[in-house]
Amino acid sequence: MGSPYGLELVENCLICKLRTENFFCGLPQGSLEAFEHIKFTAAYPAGAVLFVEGQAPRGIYMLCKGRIKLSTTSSDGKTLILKIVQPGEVLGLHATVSNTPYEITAETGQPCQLNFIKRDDFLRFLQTHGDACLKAAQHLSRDCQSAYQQIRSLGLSHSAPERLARLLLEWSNGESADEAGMRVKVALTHEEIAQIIGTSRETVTRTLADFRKKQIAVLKGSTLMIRNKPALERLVGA
Amino acid sequence: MGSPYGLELVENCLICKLRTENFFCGLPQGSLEAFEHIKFTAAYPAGAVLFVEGQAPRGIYMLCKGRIKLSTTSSDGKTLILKIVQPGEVLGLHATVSNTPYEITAETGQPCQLNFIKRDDFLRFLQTHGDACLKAAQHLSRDCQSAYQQIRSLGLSHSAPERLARLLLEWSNGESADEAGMRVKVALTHEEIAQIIGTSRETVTRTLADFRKKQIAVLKGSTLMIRNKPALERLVGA
DNA sequence: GGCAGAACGTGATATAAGTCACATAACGAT
DNA sequence: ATCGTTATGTGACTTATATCACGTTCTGCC
Repeated sequence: MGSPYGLELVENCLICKLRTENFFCGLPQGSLEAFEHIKFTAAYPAGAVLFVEGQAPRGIYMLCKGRIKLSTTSSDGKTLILKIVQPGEVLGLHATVSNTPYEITAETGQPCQLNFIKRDDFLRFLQTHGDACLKAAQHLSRDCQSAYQQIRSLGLSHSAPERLARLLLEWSNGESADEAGMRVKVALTHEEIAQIIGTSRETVTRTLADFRKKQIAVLKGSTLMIRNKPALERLVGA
Repeated sequence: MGSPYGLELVENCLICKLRTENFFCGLPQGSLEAFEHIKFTAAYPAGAVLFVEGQAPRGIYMLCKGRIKLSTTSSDGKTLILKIVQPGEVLGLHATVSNTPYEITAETGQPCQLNFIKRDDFLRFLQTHGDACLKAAQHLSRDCQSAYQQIRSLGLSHSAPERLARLLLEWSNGESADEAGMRVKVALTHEEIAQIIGTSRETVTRTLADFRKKQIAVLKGSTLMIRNKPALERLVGA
């Protein structure tokens, strides 16, 4: 077997090194074996579209490696990014569980390894494995939470700088700081940031320039340096 | 036993007439009996607060009768309404399942009958009753969906009239029309509508006045008359 | 190394809608 | 009926930010 798109595929979940407790596939032995039997492993290149909003759900995808962008688009072409999916997370869970069309679009941002499970197989799996079902519920509740967070950001904030500050803080969450500030890797363009906080690309550029001038935060290439976290916190009104 | 707050309490889920298939408690006999054993039934007056954002989850509430307003408030006092909960729905499910603080506030809008289940009891119940766990997952996925819908409304629409039109259409969804248009009952003030679509009270008043003038829709008291649905659909860009 | 295509930076302008400030209307209790 | 309270209606003003338009810089690719 080759290594498609520069990825070394891990075919067997039972011996997979990528897994951690937080992964959806972080299941006890018995359930994991059942999972292993119904899943299909595949690799995708950057820019691949896994599913599009409006499609009937075929099943769920579990992200082993890579990043995936979840978005939704209005009839006039404006796009809003809902979330950047990290390894260990599941895509298409709500659509599959409730058998309603995917309401979001999933697109790989870089080469990814994924496990796919067909809807029928997955539902049977949940029915027969209580621990997996509970895990699915936890997963869904995390999705809800991040959705609520975004609703708060979009609905309750008064300005674009406030929303941007909130996003930067969210990113910096859990990162360590040195004397110069905290460093976070972000591989997003201003355009994409704008689509996350629901504003225009120009506003993001201008606001970032403002943050830089005020020594609050600097986004250079794909590294974000947060120099003055308290200032950001004041901006979000915390 | 009396009838607190003008409600006739139904104590026994097994013979409850309020239940339907879609209710969370619409469970097969075996699971329903287990549910019956761990639940506490209670009545609340209008305006009661069941839980507040930030509190540690005590457990879940199932709404039997009445309406409950879910909202979140920013540090400067601005409020956003996430949803009006209908009978049969469960509150506090994400917080309970993932053991994170409630991120929203729940307040009764009228006298309500609720079932409460303690967190421990509920988790045990889910673990031992696969069908209930799946139902919980479906419930959570519905919550996600409505959250995504609200994100779309807040993030992708260009104007307040557009968001209001979207909300009116959502309300009118599934109602029947006569020659004068469709009639929908809504028990919300302009202020509350503003808090749903994330705008100011004045803007709602002005926009509704505009809709009235253009013969698109009229909100009089608690009855909404939709006179020109296609016009609303044009406004949301459908 | 040079070129195309993205991504970023920045000014000028228009406008939707927030905010303040009141007037009027509806409603509920005594 | 009368009052207090809450809801609705409307004008005037201000401002954040979307939008357009363009120049500049970066980045991958032949």
